[in-house]
Amino acid sequence: MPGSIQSLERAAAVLRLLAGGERRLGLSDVASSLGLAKGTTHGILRTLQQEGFVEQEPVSGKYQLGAELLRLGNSYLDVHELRARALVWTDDLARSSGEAAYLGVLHQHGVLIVHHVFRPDDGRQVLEVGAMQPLHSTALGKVLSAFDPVARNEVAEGELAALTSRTVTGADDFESVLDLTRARGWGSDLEETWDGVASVAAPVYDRRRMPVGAVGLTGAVERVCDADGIQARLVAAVRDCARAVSRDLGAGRF
Amino acid sequence: MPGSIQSLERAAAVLRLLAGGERRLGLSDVASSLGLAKGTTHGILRTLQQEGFVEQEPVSGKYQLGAELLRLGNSYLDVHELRARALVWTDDLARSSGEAAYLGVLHQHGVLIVHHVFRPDDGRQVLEVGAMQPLHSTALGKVLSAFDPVARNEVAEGELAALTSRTVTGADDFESVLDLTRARGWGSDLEETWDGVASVAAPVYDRRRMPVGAVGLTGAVERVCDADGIQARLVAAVRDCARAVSRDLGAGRF
DNA sequence: GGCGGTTGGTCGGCATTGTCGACCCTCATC
DNA sequence: GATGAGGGTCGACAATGCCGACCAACCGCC
Repeated sequence: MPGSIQSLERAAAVLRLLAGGERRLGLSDVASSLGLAKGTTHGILRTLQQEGFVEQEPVSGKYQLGAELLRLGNSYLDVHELRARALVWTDDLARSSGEAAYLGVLHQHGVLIVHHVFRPDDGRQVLEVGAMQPLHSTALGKVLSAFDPVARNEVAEGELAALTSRTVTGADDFESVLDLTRARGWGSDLEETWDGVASVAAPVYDRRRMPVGAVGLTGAVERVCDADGIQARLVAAVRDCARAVSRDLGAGRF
Repeated sequence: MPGSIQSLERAAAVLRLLAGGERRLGLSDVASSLGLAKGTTHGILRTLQQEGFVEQEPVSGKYQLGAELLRLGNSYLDVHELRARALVWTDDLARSSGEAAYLGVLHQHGVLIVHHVFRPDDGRQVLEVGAMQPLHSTALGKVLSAFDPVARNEVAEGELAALTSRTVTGADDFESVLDLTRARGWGSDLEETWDGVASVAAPVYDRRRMPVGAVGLTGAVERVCDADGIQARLVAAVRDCARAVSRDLGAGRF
């Protein structure tokens, strides 16, 4: 792969830095964090600001991400075929199951949520579209890791952080989890990511039968589980939904 | 303003082009649209792809926006102070009014929706966070135009497109609308943007008493209006909400 | 109130870096 | 199998963006 454009790589690093460091950052912070000269950093920030990717607090001079990113992120969703096809099916899934439904795709070292249907009861819920979830502990992540070789590599290279006391952190144990996931065709997460929260997910395939994402639902363990783990009716609903979306994408019948 | 970084400007233009042209674009399309050499364009696209801002369909070679934009756009929301403060108040607004609540800020030549609370009845609704609305025909836009000089300039430079038969398109007429908005402290939109839809909005101020955004609600004209226009109780609810958010931002009492 | 130590921001010389356009390769189409 | 259109590569050239020294404003501290 021939050389990439240096200034673009640096600009992307700036954006990622601003996205990571929760609060606003000053010019010098950015420059030193990236090991760049102040003048260089300023040029990048100035251009990014002009384009709307970065905003500057007038009073303090600190920088933060800009509104244009939100607009472009939204445009990304508009074009996203998988999401478009899944809209109606995930809606049904949430309605019939009574839980929140999610659609996720592999992105970098995690699962990027591209669609989220609120749990039907109207409690206060925050939209998680655009958020990332870990590959190794969530149902969506396990499904992607089990069926998508790229995700498999990603999770193998990273470390299996213990998020709760039930998170699977051993490499061999995790391998068995993936085998189980592949064998039964769906993945689960029993309080392995958040205490008291369980999730189920199943893979979505495109017209070439390649895994392109996962749909699932997440809810309080008291509602989602019974004595044997995830309730069978929820597993069936999730798998039906995944099949429906896959068929919609042209994967044909199973 | 000293020179900006050329390659960054071009990359931003590429992203905007991909965001605008609904469907995926090929390398040659992008190059010719921007008047760049193919080699140059390819370098930009390659780098953007490497950074996750652009994805390439493996089969056709066409390019589209990438997932990283969604993630960064979400991070933008996390940092957004106005939105954070407004979360709880807009929630109350939607609950008490029974309509969908919106929070918008000025971005380029329009209103960028940074928060959206669904109408409490659980019909199928699409989230509009990240979407843009026109300045001259929506309640949010009119409020921004009336109270924010920058927005005022933006709308004066653009043209007042007729979106419905009731859209105000004359420059003088629109000036009167802004005067009215300023005089009564809130803005409205009676089927000027979408047929059958009305909206109300009021300005939000920061600690220096500068207008930084607008909150409002939108709904079917049959529910939102009575014989005299927007129902007084909804106007009051919106203005209360705007005041509450402003106070939360440190604007002090009115 | 002077004074170091911040901070964001600017400028000009240098060579690195990105640009250009010709060229290649693959895949449909005819 | 010729043809054309599309994505992708390459290498020479010079325009471009990079660096580091330099300002100007601000803050807190003697």
